Formats: sequence, structure tokens, C-alpha cells
Amino acid sequence: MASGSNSLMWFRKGLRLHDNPSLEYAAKGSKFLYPFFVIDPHYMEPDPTAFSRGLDSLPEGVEHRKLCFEYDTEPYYQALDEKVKSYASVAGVEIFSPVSHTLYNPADIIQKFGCLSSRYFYQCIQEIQKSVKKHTSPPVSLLGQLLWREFFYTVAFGTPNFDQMKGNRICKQIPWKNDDELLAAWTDSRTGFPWIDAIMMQLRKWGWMHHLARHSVACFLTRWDLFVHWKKGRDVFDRLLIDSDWAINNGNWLWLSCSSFFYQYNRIYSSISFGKKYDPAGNYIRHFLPVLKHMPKEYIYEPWTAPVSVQRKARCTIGVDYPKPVVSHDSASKECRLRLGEAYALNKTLNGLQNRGTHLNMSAVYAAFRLTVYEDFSSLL
DNA sequence: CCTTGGTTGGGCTG
DNA sequence: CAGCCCAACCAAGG
Repeated sequence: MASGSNSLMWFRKGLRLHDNPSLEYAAKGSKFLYPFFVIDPHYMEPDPTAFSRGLDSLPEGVEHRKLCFEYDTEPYYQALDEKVKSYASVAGVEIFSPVSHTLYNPADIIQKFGCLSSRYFYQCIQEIQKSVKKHTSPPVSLLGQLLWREFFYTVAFGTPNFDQMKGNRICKQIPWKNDDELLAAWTDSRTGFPWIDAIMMQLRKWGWMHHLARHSVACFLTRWDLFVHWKKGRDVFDRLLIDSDWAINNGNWLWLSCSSFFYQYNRIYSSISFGKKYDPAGNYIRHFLPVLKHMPKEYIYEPWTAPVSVQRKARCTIGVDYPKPVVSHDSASKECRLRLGEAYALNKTLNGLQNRGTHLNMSAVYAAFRLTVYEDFSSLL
């Protein structure tokens, strides 16, 4: 590109200066670089049909030779990029859009727009591991979490209708309930199961919770108790999580609902014993559900079992101050297992016709990981 | 064999 | 004897 030309740098998700090949390319040989960011309704209200101001807002008045932005595999951006390809050919603008290495990192930088490069983060982890004697390994380690990102990005991009049940060839077809009241109880922390309600409260208050907490509420909403469609929970997470990521969110809901990747539906996150294992005193529940603050720890995970005298002393009457369980756990979970068993049997007969189960193993994850050529970026440090 | 379960019962420690 | 850790078993689809 001859010097003296102008470049447009279109920031979408990756708002960062480090490891940003499109920004680097936009700056190279340009007389003027025009960075711009469009406030897109899609950011506020994820909706594939939402009106986008993306293209209408390209800065005018200046002749541009290059338009640079991060390539994005999410369907919303794929559709948008189609329009950009026609705009570019009319205007005679060169497009440069390398694959995204954006990482959503709410822990340190509270925002949604990926100020951290996954490749840079990978290098940081490598450096830290060199300096310590013992560390965990993939798949459960921090590095493992990066592998999952690459895996879900790869599968999501290669699977039509990845965010749907129907027409998604790796997704089990399961007759989920369409129960808006159960969904609302789950969303609004009114299920009567403190471990579940506390987690959903943290989601609404902080926009973030531990991933095993996410597993707990996803398991509860779908295959273990409420039998509500995983897409409904996916939408709530997508709207409320500050680190929401299309491929990872959908991938995990497919996983946790036993619709794909993982199928051992008898293996569950108990809404009572799972939290108790790590927090026997129930301090997490007390923090996010202050109404249960004075409930003795013997009852905090199952307050409906507390004698009335105990409830009165704790100033929390179940059914008045805090809801009774929205379902009877024993019969609800039994019903769920029955329905899943039937659905699985039916899916077996469908296999080969339309639905193909996907089995996950670590070698597939590593294969996806290698595609990202993280190793080439040691110079970033 | 598999990303991160639940339950039980034995054995150890204080 | 209480509290804790760990192994074994459970029930499973791809």
C-alpha cells in the first residue's frame, strides 16, 4: 500500500493495542488512520435481526484505501461481513480482517469488549508455569480453559445452527418443556433452592459467577429439575453475563443439558450437596440472599426442612419470606431422567438419518488449539 | 477412555 | 468420637 493512503480501523470487540494484527496492518504505510467504534444495538440487546448502524456509520469525506477489523465467527458478524464485502467492492476498498483472538476477561478488566488477547494470555500462563514447581494441567487448568475456548470456537463455526436444537446435527432432540413460570422463577432467584437462587442473584448483581456455579444452575434448569429448554437459559446468560461469548455460551449449554459433547445425565450437580461440599456454612448463600442470613447452617441448603420454630427464630418463614421449592425435587428429577432416557432412545434411531452425536476428547481439543498458532507469538512478552 | 458428581464406608488423625 | 481424606462403586453414551 502506497504511503499517503488512509485507513479505517473498525473496532468491534477487540478494543486493545497489543496483539491486534488488523490495527497493525491499518497503521502500516498509512498517512491517516481513522479508528472508529459503532454503538450497535446488538451489544445491548443480542438479537440477530436487530438493526445495525455498523455500515451506515463509516466515516465519510475522506478517501479510504483500507478497512481493517477483526474477523468474527459469530453468525451476527458473519452476516454483517457479507454486507461489508459488497460495500468494499463498490467503494474499491481493501478489506483486512484476520481471525479474532479476543478474550473476555471480567476478572481484571470489567467490560465486555475483549481488551485481552488470548494469545498474549497464553504466553503469560506459559511464563508463570516456568517459574513454579507444581501446577494443574489441562483440561481443568487455566490453560485448559483456553483450550476450551478454541474447541468451542472451532465446533461452533463448523456446525450449522449451533445455537439451535432443531437443524443442529450434533444436538440431541429433546422435548423440553415450554414453561415460562419455571423459567422466570429460575431467572429471578425464586426457585426456593438457595444454592440456585444465590447463583442467579450473583448473575443479576455482578454479571459474573464461577463456572461451576454456572454449571449448577444450567443443570438445574434443564436436565435435572425443571426440564426447561437450554436455549432459554442460554438467552438469560447471554443477556446478563459481562463475559458472554456466543460460541462458548452455546457450547456450554449444549454440554450441561446433555444435548451434545457430554451425555451422562445421571451425573448431576446437586442443588444441595454440591454447594455444601465447598461452603458448608452457606456463607455464599447468606451473602446473596440476605433473607436467609440467620438460617442455621443445618438448614441453609434446604430451608423448607427447617422446623417452623427455627424459621421463626431465623426471621425467615418459608413460603412467606423465601419461596417454597418450585418443584418437588425427587419426583421432578425422576421425571427428567425418564424423559431423557426416552429422548436418547429415540435419538438413537435418528442417528445416521439426521442427528450425529459428537463425542469429545482432549485430542480434539488440542487439535483445535493448534489451529490458533499461539506458539508463534512468543515475541509478545 | 472421558473438564470439574454422589454416596458410602474404611482408615487415619486430633 | 468427630472430622477429614480417599478409594470404590454407581450408572452411563459415545
